[in-house]
Amino acid sequence: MTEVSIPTKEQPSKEQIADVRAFTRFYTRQIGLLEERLHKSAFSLTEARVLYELAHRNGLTATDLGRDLGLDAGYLSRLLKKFESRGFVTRAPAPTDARQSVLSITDAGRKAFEPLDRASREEVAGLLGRLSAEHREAVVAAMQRVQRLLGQNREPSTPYILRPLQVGDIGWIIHRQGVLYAREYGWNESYEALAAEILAGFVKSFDPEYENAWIAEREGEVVGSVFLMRKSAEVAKLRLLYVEPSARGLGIGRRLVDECIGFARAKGYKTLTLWTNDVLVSARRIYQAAGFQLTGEERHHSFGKDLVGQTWDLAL
Amino acid sequence: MTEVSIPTKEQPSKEQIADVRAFTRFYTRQIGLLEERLHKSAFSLTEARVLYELAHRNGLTATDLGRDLGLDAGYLSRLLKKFESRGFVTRAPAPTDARQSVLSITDAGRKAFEPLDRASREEVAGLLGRLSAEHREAVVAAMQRVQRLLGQNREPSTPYILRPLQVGDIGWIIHRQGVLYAREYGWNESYEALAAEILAGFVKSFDPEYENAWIAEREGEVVGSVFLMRKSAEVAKLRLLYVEPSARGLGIGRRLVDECIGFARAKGYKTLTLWTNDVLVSARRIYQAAGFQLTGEERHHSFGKDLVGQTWDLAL
DNA sequence: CGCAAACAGTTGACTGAGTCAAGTAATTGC
DNA sequence: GCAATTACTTGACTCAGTCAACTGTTTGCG
Repeated sequence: MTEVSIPTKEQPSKEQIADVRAFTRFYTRQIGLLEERLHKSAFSLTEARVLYELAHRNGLTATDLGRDLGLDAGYLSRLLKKFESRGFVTRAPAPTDARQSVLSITDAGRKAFEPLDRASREEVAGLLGRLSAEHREAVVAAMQRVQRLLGQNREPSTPYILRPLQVGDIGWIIHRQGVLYAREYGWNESYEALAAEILAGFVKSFDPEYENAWIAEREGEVVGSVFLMRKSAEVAKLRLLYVEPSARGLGIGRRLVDECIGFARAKGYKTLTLWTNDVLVSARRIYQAAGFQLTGEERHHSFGKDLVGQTWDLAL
Repeated sequence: MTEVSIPTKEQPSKEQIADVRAFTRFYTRQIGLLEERLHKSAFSLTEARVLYELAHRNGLTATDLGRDLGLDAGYLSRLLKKFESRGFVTRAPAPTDARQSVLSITDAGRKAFEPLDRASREEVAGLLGRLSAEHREAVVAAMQRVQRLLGQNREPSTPYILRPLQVGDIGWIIHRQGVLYAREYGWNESYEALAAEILAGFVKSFDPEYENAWIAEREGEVVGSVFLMRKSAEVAKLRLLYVEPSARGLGIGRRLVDECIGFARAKGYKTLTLWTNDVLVSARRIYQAAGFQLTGEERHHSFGKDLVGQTWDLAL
């Protein structure tokens, strides 16, 4: 939550680089500690890594292994030969390419790997066991975050899911909108307060028959949301549409608006209305594309800025 | 934000262990990639680590280095001898223990290390440079989180600081309280809505002359908060006291209440009042210790539970 | 098609990072 | 005051990992 003094758009800051290096040093040591016990076993660290991959993935070739683990081809070749001679691994000619063989681990290989695998699990369990349940959860979540952000598998298999509101969501959305609009448009804390007021009212008077909320979640994180509220029997209001900057470009905003429109139609509303500000350009594009018409504009001073408020309506 | 299906209080779950191991494998590879270029330099990885430590810390002995980097004493001894013969390092007899020497890096050592250091920085800059500014910030924050939680330096130098309200705080506090009380006491989303309503009102009608908020922050994270609101010229109300489970036991709750009391006295209030529920045991202890008296109790059904509300007053 | 370039994997020849055990001198603990 | 421990050194070794040269196969392109 610390705000960087000089927001660097393009280049990583010195502090960020230093922090990452500090983490790398730290984790290098951590890995060293975790492996200390293991390298007394029958397998070297690299052998263990290779066995692990073979045990957990199918249809691997030597090239795959070398690429994914960063190993020298020659070294790997010998290593596999040793495994084959001990009966831990078998090679089958690859159907498509006669140069390659498909590797698979044998039962004997799994059996030989098991103690090592268990030792590794115990080692990690010991590390985590020292922490409270709270901290343990937090560590795992943070690791996943690092891995996901740094990982090359940039596109998750499911780009996002929509789900109903849960406890914790409205606070999170208030927080993120507050921070985001402060950063992007310089709005002050009164916007955050407005979001809090709207959402408090939404939950308090929530009518599941005529109202709804959609939360976009991506890999366990909230990345967008929208709320549909009943204004009258004929008019529904779309409120607080937002998409995380990191999740933009996936069509989440459009999808959220479409869900609102579909729900409003199904519930028999005649009009879907919304209020926004002209500075929110990307949101406006979504509204326009969805068929909303601008029906009113007015200048106002809110959130510490001079703004132009806009009302958009969609006939359902 | 994913809720664990079966909350394990004592032992790390299989999933957590698997996740940590996955991360370790991932980062092992990552470190390998970062070092690929470096090991073409004049120094081995271990030599670089030793030089790094020497360049950034003072008064190190060989034992310190061996312990912190996990190196064999014999290997380290030879390594230092080599550095000494090249004029990168000097040894001075340790004042307290004639067996030890205090190591220090020379200017020549720094100079020899510099290209390596720069290459490492560039490598990391390259890694981070592929990310958007958003993602970059998130990665660094998550790494720091892992390091802090896993690091042995359990106690930060400043256990916590108090600061005024910032944009983003109220949403964050609503979120955390919602999640926390749902988890600990099974309260439903209406508590979160109540918190949102209270805080929206606080910000909207905030009178800095007679009202205040204190946020407890620890290593850049919000770990507690309290709000003081004006009820009348003579009565102030303390609201929404909370401390993160991970930061309990540091006296943060007590400190927040004390700040409220001091502020209320300074502003000439005659009474400080608050409303709580009897299930919030640790909060009650703080109020009692601070001299609050229980002045009323009533049963109510709120937040999906049968509760006993309590009013506590303190004469100022 | 045909041929050069690239690729998958193998093998030989190294090297140097890291280990292990035994030893010295100083310090600590009882 | 003496045994146990600690800080460091040294000798002897090994094995993980590198590099380059080679075989057979596939790909790309005129």
